[in-house]
Amino acid sequence: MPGRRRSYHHGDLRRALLDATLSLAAEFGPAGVTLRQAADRAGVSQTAPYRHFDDKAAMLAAASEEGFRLLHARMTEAARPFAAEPMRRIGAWGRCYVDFAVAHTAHFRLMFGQGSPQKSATEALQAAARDTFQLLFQTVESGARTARLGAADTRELALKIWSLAHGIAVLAIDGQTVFLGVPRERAGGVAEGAVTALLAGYANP
Amino acid sequence: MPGRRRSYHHGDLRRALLDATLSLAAEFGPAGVTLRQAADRAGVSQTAPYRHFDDKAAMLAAASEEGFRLLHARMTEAARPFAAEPMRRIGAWGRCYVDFAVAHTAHFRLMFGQGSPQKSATEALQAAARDTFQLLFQTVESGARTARLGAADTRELALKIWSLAHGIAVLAIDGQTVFLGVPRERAGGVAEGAVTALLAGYANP
DNA sequence: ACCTGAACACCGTTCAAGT
DNA sequence: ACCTGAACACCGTTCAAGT
Repeated sequence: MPGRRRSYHHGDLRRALLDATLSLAAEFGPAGVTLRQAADRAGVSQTAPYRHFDDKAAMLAAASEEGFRLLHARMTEAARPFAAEPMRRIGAWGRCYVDFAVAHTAHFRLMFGQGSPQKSATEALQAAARDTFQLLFQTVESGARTARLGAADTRELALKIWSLAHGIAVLAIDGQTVFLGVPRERAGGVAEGAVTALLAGYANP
Repeated sequence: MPGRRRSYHHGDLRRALLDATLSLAAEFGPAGVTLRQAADRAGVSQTAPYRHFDDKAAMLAAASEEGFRLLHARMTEAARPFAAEPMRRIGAWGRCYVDFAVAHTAHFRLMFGQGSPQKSATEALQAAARDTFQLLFQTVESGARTARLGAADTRELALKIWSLAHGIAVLAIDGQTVFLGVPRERAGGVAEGAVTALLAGYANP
């Protein structure tokens, strides 16, 4: 009776390893993710992961990539209702970005917390990150055009908006906004307000 | 002839260990800092650091604390010329923050890159971080008062400004602003412009 | 006081071997 | 194809010992 017996093969070890990576990152931070412990949680030996990932860095990169694809999907959803209102669309995107960081902290940390020399960035990871940012860039560009914003350089404006949302996200998940009276759950709303204000600062009166 | 001979004691091992921590962080990122390698670079045995720090986390915390004190000093300097111009003072502070991150990347990474459970945060480290943020808060508060900004909550405005500068700093030192046409050296100027625009967005016309 | 050396449990990675 | 087990060099930390 095939399909019932405990197979010699795992089934979807790759998925199980990614799940273990995420849960370890959520518990101990990205630095606490261990190849051996991930394998242990997936119920295989220490060396089994090497069948699915070149090395530890590649496993972390795969989890990051997944995060970027998830964020990309969220951003697409969040922008849909505001196709005709560029300002609100960008504001909604800011809220979406921070909400994602708060809701998927492990993913978010893996995406951005790898330290400086992102030498081990997979091609696939780089592509996923690029896609995500390009979505923002397009949103800002079309928004700026429609709203006739006075910003000289659209790319620079996109960077500023990204930075604002990213900064709030980072500070929120580190709990550093709390003693300023802003709990995690409200961080997304703060981001929306801040992005809107920033855009207003560039809107010619 | 005391003072000339190679002493049994190191002299200032603590300082040497912090320097080694910084140089290792600059080379390999915060995750690449190793107690054993720091000791080796300081020319002592693997266990000598335990005379000066409780554990590895304490050594990293000491380096972080030093970073916060350095940033605090820079911010104080940067604000001085603009005592009478609150807007420009806050803008100068944003530039100063990002310039610090670019110039002292190792310090900056150690200050903010420790992952989520900052369980090992020393009292001294927490105090240094608090002091630094309070300087920002005071600057924003007095600036907002003088300029009669329309922001309802000054603390929230301070958070937004911090986030904006922090976001640009993080993205700049990760090299993620470059393909947007903003090299590291120009990131400080972009931050100043962005902070100014954000404030303008809150200024009632 | 300050530093050393051996020891322990852990880690990433490799390699020959098993099914 | 996919997984195991032993092995190697590295890590943080402890502890008895040296000056």
